[in-house]
Amino acid sequence: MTTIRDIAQQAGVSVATVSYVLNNGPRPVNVETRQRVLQVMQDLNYRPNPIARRLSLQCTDCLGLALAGLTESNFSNPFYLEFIRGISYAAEANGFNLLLLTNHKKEESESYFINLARSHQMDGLLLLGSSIPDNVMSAIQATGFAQVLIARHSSNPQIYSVSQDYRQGTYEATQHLLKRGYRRIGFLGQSLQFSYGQERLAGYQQALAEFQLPMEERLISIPATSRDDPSLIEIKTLMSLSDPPDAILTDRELVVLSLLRELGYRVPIDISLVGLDESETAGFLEVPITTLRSPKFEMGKHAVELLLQVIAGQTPTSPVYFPMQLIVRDSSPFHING
Amino acid sequence: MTTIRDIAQQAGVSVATVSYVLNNGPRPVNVETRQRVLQVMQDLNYRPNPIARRLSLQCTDCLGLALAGLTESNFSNPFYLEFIRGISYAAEANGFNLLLLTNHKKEESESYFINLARSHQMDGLLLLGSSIPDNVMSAIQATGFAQVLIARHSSNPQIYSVSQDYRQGTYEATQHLLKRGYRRIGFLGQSLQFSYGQERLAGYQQALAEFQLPMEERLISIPATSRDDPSLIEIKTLMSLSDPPDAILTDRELVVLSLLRELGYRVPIDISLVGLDESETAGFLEVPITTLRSPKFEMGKHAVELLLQVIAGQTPTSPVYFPMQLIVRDSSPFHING
DNA sequence: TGCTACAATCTAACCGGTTAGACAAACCAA
DNA sequence: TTGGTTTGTCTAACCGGTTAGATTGTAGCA
Repeated sequence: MTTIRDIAQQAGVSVATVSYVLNNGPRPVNVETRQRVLQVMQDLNYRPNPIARRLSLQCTDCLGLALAGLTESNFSNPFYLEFIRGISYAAEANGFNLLLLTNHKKEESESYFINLARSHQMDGLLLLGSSIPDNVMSAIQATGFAQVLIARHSSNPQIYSVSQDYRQGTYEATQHLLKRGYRRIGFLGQSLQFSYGQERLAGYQQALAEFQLPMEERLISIPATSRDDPSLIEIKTLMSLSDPPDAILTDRELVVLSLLRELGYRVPIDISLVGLDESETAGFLEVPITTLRSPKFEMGKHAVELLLQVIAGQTPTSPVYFPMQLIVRDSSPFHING
Repeated sequence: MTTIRDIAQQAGVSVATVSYVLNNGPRPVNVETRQRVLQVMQDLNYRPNPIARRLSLQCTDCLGLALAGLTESNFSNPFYLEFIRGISYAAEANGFNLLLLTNHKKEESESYFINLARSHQMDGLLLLGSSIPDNVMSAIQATGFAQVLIARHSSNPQIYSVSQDYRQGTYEATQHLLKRGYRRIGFLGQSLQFSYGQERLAGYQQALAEFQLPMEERLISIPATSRDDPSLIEIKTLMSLSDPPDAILTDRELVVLSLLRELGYRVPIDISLVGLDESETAGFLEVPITTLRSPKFEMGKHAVELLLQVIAGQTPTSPVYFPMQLIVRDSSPFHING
């Protein structure tokens, strides 16, 4: 391996000079000397060793991207891919490497992230995926390690986070249905354990309130803990009410669509459907689904920029909300009686 | 930061002894001494610095995961996510970190990977995504750097690769249609530039040959270069033949399905459809699509294990083919006249 | 001419680990 | 008792960069 000392010897200078050439500073180097050193570097096909550099500078040029609660179902969710694309884009643009952190062994998850933060391997941590417990994040925060939570907010307001505006989005989705004449809107939500569950419910409620409608518990189906997919029973219960919903809001549009079909309900003839998180295929379906879209690429980018600010010792504003956009398609036409 | 020297001082031993305790060797340490050292480590909340370790050992414990040709369309393809999951699983299991390498600036792609290989940042490279030119891989190979190509094979047989058996899969998909009575099977393929394009066509041809059927050029639509999505015109051309296909094979099942619908063809009433690469939603559709499935998680795992063998200086067998499985669903019923 | 200021460069320590070689003490066999 | 082996530990060099402080040479100015 060619080292800085080889270069120094070949060029007849000291290692310090070579280093100054490499970094364009912090001391000036004579133009001729610089040329000679550069020439030798090229001749010997020299590549500086980033590991040595990191040890010396005590910085890693690395950001950790943690995908927590990595199960088959939620990792394969293409939901995350656009975030990752934005994150990797911004990391690259800022000269940072991205360390993909996964934790397939669930048992260790408590200490896993705290150990990571202490492991001197990266300058900051991006937390993507919702299942990281708030107390773990608070523990990391307490060590002074830079971290940014993506796609949801923490109950601890000190924790930096970038998320889509679930409340505003769900509000607009609900409003859209109300404006189109729907009055019994079923809500298949996530547990209230995490922020997005609460925010969505709040948006739903806000829109109903504007139309002077009460929240009907029977129309709301929310699991106690984090859910996998809505079940057939859940839908069946909802649809067999004496006055069943005329439209459904759900963040699992594809699953709910297929369950409704299984039960013999046609969308949008028998019931309308609005998604709360656009899946890649929502527009390709036989009945393209009206759904919310969030700027995931931009959010990933922004999260990296936020993290870099935190690493630099600044205190940027947080939490950050990105507005969601309602894409109106065929699954939510004007209500027949509307 | 607590270092090994702090520990040594506190415990009243030398740094060497501390290091031996850390690594359980290579020299024996007295039981009492070990206890004392461990106690001090715990008291001072010591974490060894992996960067220093790497510099000293000249190894990185890092694998690079390169997602090449990173465009919006192909990165968001959930196709890759299961691979990544398998890769990260195996990397974690073997104690390796995963560096996510992306190259958003296309201009640099030529030299980008070669520079990576020389950058001393990782012990090996996993190449996921098809657009890495063969000559770039050969150049990396020439430097002796360990690399494994995933999801396709290279024209250079020396390059290690793990891929699904596109030929066998397409053969079985075609055979399935033939057995069900279809005789005019349209083939919407990829360019022959990369191995999977050729392998799929070979499988298609093999199945036709077994049924004594010729390859009809008019039924085959293959772009000259790597394609985005099949176009409306392509489908229109195919369907307006004097004797149009009664079934279509395609690796872009969702797009083709929606294009067919747009043109007024009902699947499977007017035409049958078989996918060559399962998309996540193939089973959720109104008419669930018969499609090929590949064990992506397993393939990702295997690719890591292969790479680790290469890094260890072994010469494992390659290329590796994983069989594809045909999932028969509703889009390819028995042919009416079959 | 003498003094200061600055540019250019070098020497050597440092980052935090690993480990070969030296050394002392304990143990064992002859 | 002697010589050889084993065990446990220490010293110091090393990995490949960065950089503070010392040193030298030269230009600028009174």
